[in-house]
Amino acid sequence: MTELEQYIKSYFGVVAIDDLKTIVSLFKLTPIKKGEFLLKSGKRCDKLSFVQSGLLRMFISTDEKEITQWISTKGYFSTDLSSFVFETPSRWTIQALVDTELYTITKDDYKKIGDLVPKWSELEKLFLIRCFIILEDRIFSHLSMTAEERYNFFFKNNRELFNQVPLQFIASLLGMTPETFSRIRKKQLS
Amino acid sequence: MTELEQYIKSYFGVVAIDDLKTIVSLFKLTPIKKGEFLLKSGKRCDKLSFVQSGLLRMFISTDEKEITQWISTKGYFSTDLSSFVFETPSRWTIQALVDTELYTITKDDYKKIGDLVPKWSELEKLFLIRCFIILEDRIFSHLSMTAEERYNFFFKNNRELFNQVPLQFIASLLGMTPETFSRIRKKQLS
DNA sequence: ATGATTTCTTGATATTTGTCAAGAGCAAAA
DNA sequence: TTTTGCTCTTGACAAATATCAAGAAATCAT
Repeated sequence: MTELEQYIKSYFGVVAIDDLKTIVSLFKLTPIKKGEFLLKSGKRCDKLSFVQSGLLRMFISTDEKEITQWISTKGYFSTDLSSFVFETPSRWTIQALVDTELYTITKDDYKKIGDLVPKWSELEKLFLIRCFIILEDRIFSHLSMTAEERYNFFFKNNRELFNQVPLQFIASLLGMTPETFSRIRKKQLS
Repeated sequence: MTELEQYIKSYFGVVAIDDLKTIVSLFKLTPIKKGEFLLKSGKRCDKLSFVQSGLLRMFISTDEKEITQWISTKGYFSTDLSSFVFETPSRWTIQALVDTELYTITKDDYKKIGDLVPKWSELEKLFLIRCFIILEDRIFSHLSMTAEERYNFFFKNNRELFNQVPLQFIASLLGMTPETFSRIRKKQLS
């Protein structure tokens, strides 16, 4: 059983085998190499990907700086939601940080799921709410915490990422420079 | 036609009159006075409200500080989504900043809409995506902007709030102290 | 209208974080 | 293996923001 199947099962509880097979059959296993781009900003994002294994980084890059907005790990979806849904140019760039395996669905196939699986909208809604809550927490962390507090919280809950993701990207994700990040780390290790 | 009807119409485009009436009939007009609490943290949030007129502030208050997480203006919904959906204790407190009129629906009635209006899940999804994008933007603003830049952007896009909302709440919403907020304002006016 | 309370502004100072620069360490390419 | 390029750390200094305090202004309660 794949991560995708487990993910869907975890939301539906006991899920009809047929429905599960139907949903999963519309996702295609897609390997991408470290450094490869899943999406470039300005392009239409016409697919939704689920990380079976590996890491994806979602970021914006301008002349002066690069901002890491999100890092998708195993078990997370990755897309530019606004572009995917409203068919606008994508704002984000998505790149693999390591060799990565995705389950990817096109927008056309995505639209079919609702017709094939009656409970699909329920899964969709729960998925969006889950994302919403994560984002809400992140905003709250910026409103209420110092950089060091955010580091501590993130380290406590994502320890394994520190060996897998370049530290500068974690720093950016938490809203600080790599220098500040290093200083905080040094403080914590002493 | 109420704000709620206009809101729903703006998502469905041309909407079946019957469907619109059905949805709207499940929302009850609810006035609340300035200072009144719509929701207290720790309680179950069992309703979803739409702001017909007025202002609601969503915040967390602890011994040391109070963090304003969101301010719902006319045309926005207000709820603790996690509590509403998963029936957990609410994290946020929601209070009226001025006399406010809401269209409020209970969770039980909310569940009925999907059975009565076939396209409801589509509206629901678009609503969630709209919120998602707003949240994404807010996170990005914290990762990539200074407090002053956030102030400028917010002022440009929400000018009318500056006469309606206590400035300390806007400061908190943007992630800065009232002192910093005042200093930035002074700078902008000269 | 008056008094009490709260909000907002401002100054002084402290703290946090960013910028710039350079060196050490690590990873990738040849 | 060596060379090149990139990442991370560290120091010095600058800038942004928070904290503390007090006064002015605005709002609320009577």
